[in-house]
Formats: sequence, C-alpha cells, structure tokens
Amino acid sequence: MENAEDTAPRRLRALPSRLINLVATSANRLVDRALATTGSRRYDYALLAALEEFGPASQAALGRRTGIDRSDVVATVNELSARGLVERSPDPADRRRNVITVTAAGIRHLALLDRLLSDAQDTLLASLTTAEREQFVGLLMRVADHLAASPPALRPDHRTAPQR
Amino acid sequence: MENAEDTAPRRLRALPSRLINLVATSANRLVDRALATTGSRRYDYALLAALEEFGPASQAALGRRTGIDRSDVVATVNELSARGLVERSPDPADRRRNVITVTAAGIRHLALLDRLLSDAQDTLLASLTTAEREQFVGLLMRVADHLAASPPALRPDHRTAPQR
DNA sequence: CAACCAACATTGGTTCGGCCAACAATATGG
DNA sequence: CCATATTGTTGGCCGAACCAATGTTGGTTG
Repeated sequence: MENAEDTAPRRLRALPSRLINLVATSANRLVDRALATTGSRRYDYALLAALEEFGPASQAALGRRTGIDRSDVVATVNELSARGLVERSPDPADRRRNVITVTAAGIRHLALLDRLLSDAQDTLLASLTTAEREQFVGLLMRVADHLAASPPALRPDHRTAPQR
Repeated sequence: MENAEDTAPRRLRALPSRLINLVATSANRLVDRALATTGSRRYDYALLAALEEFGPASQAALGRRTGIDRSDVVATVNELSARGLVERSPDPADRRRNVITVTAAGIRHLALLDRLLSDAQDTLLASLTTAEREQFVGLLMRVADHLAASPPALRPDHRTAPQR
C-alpha cells in the first residue's frame, strides 16, 4: 500500500470535470508521444485529415473544420509545407485565399499517423471492453455535441463582463 | 444549414482522444470561468480540498495528493496564503517542511468554490440523464485508474529515448 | 561521526494548446 | 462607390504541466 498520501481528496476523485481532465492529459501525452516519433503534432494530423477528406481548401476553411484558430493554421501549414506534405498556392478565383493541397507524401504520412493514433486509442481505452468503448464514445459525443451547439456561454469568444 | 464547412473530418469526429479533449476544453472553460468570479483557479480548489479533507500537510504531500508539481504547489500556496486562505509555517519536527493549514476563511472559500463547481458540472453534463452521468463517470474512473496504475509508459517523467 | 543519499522548498526555466488583437489586401452587397 | 466581411499573417498572452538545478535538512550506514 506504499504511501497513503497518493489518495486524492474525495471531492476531487469523482468530479467529472477533473476526471475528464485526467483522462485528457493522459490521452494527450499518449498521442503526443506517438506523433512525436514522426515529428508531427496534433494540429498536423487534423489538417491532413481534413484535407484528405474534403479536398483542397483555404486556410480559413481548414480552421473552421478542425476548430483550429486561423493564426495557428498558418503556423501548421508552414510546417507541413516545409516538409512537403502539403502545398500552398494562391487561389486565382479569390486572391485573398491560399489553396492548400495534400501531396502524395502527405497522404502517406497521414496513413502512418493513422496507425500510430489507432494504437494510442487502444492503449488509452485498454481498460474498457469493446461494448464499453462504444458506450463511452457515445456519451462523449453526446456531451461534446451538446456543448458545441446550445450554450453560447462557453464558446471561445464569449465575453462575460468587461465588454469594452 | 448555414456553412457546411463546420463539419469535422470523420477521422476526427469519433476519435476518442479528440472527443475527450473537446469535452475537457469545454469543461475547463466552464470551470475556469466559474472559479474566476472568485479570483481562484483549479489548483487553488485542489489544494483547499486536500487540506480540508486530510488536515495540515507539507507542500510535497499536497502535491502528491493532487498530482500538482511541487513547483506549482509553491506558487499556489503563495497565492492562497497572500489571500489569507491558508497559512504556511515551518514544521518544527522536520525543518525541511512547511506545514500548510487552512484558515477559517479558506474553509468558507472552499464551500463557495464547491457550489460554483457543482453548477459547472451540471452545465457540463446537461445533455445526460442521471443514470448516464453515473455511467459516464464510472467509465471515466475506470480509464483514469487504469492509466494511473499500470502503464509506466505514460507517467509524466517517463523518458523514452535519450536517457542521459 | 563522516559520507551519502533521499526528501523538501524554491527558482527559473520550457513547451504546447488555445486564445485574442491588429493589419493589409481583397471581396462583396447595398 | 462605400461600408462591411473575409482572409492570411504577425505578434502577443495565459494557464497547465512539466523539468532541472540549488540549497537545506534528515536519515542511513559503513
């Protein structure tokens, strides 16, 4: 029973927001370490996945689809294009836009990341049966969808008091 | 149906690690905003809760119980004691230690934070029935416990390659 | 008791994700 | 034509979560 000190307070032990954070922290560590073996990060995967599924898109569109801030999309596209995984070219139809396109190497890299990520998910959920994993994912989706949809009170840009 | 661009790629939509992150992000926003109304943050709550439940303790012990890094405990205790919510005094029995004690004001503050947090949990899980919430928390605990216990591969200090 | 090693508090970093504000260039709708 | 939006970009901020190094003190143990 080693040290009794590693028991968290009861208040914390079952607090949903805390449990979610614990799991999220582990999940991120797991995922980050897996992706890091290829020199990629989570944003890279998100953009590559979006590009492969929906085809070439502007940076703004990518941001909308992945929930990544425009400014962060810039940095990620910089990095991806430096590695030859995507290409950035001006949109002739709208000269404000850049059209981002996945390269063949990008597709291959995405496949690799997919494998790594899939393993990470298994490690993460190792303690659940297949049925439980489905349950878990289902509940997560319910919560996530609801949060994304209804309450404007917790959207990123929501200002509560000093409106300025 | 406004803009079709806000649909995330299928790969991402059901990826457990991503769902968990989405929910965690919302949860944190919710909790942070609630606590911010009192000028407190998550670490404050964790330390106060640990102190109230287990009584006076050294900073190292607090860190172990809450999972907060020693260096971050220092900063949090600084802030809490500046607000008069805890007291830091040298341990006469072991002069390496500081004994941290909650003050009466600290207990009162904790009660306030408890209320705020409880509301935040309700908002977070608003889309689930009571039974589902229990299921959800149960699954989260299973996953969290398992991650905390078995795999040394994802503990904070785990070095993978350059052992040095 | 002298040497060592372990534990503690503290300082001072680092990294990453997730934001926001401001800007210039371009589109677009009235 | 003018006002307003959208886009890419730069530059910043903050909190969480770490890690390393330092000085002190405690506890062994040879």
